[in-house]
Amino acid sequence: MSKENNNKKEEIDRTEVEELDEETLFVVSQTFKALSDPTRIRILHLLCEQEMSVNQIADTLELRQSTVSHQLRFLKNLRLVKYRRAGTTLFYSHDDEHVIDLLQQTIKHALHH
Amino acid sequence: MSKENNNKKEEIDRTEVEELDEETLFVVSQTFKALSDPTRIRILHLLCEQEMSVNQIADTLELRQSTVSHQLRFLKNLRLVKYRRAGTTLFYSHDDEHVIDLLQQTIKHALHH
DNA sequence: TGTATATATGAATATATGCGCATATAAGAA
DNA sequence: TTCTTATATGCGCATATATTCATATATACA
Repeated sequence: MSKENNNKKEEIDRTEVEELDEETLFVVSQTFKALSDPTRIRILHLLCEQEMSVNQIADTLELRQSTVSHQLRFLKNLRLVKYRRAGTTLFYSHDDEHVIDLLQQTIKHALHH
Repeated sequence: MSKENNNKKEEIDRTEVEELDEETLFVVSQTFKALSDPTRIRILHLLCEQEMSVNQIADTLELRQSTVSHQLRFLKNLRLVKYRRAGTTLFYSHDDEHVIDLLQQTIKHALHH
C-alpha cells in the first residue's frame, strides 16, 4: 500500500477531527429530526409567512386536529414555535429563525432540483 | 375580531402560501432525515474533512463495522457520500456540499448555544 | 487453488415514531 | 351553572428505524 508522504509522523495521518460532544450531537439531531417529517415541514412552511390557529392549520393541510396538536407540541418543546392566546383560540407562529432558514434553504434547493 | 383591511376580498386574508408538492416534500424530509440520526451525523462530520475507510470510521467512532456499513449505504442511496476503491478498501467521502453546509451551520449554531 | 482482509447484506430484535380515537381541559357566552 | 368551541392529551396500533449477529461477497496475494 503506497503512501505519498513518509515524514516523521507516519502511522496514521488523522488530523484528529474533533468529536462532537454528546449534548451538541443531541441538539443537532433533534433539530434535524424536527424537520424530517412531512407533516411538520408542511406546518412550519405555513408558519413561515403567518401565524395560524390549530384549526386553521388542520383545515388548510387537511389533517386531524389531534395530529396538528401533537406535532405542535413536539415543535413547541423544541421551541421552534410559540403561540399567543386570543380567547379559546391559540395562534401559533414560528420561533426559531435559524431553523426556518434551514427549511427555506432546503426547499429552495430541492425546487431547483 | 377586527380586520384592518376590508377591501373586495374579505372572507379570509390567507395569501395562499403555496403548498409544497409531494416530491419536494419527500426530498426535503429525506434530506433532514439523513441528518437526524446521531450516528450519521458523526459519520458525516468525520467526512467533512477527510475521506476514510469503513473500518477507520468504525474504529474512530467505536461502532460496529456493520453499523457503519448500513449507514453508509443509507447515505450513499441519497448520494450524500461516494467512495473510491483501493484494493479491498473503500474510501468514503462526502458528496453533497449543500448537505454538508446544513450540517456545519447547525453544529456551529448548536455550539454557540 | 487456497487464505486473509475489507466490506456488504439478510434476518431478527428492540425501540422510536406518527396517527387516530376518545376524552380531558380551558375559556367564553348564555 | 350549563353549553359551546378550541385545543390538549393518554393510549393503542401500525409502521419505521437502528443495531447486532451471522454470513456472503469481493479483492489481493501466496
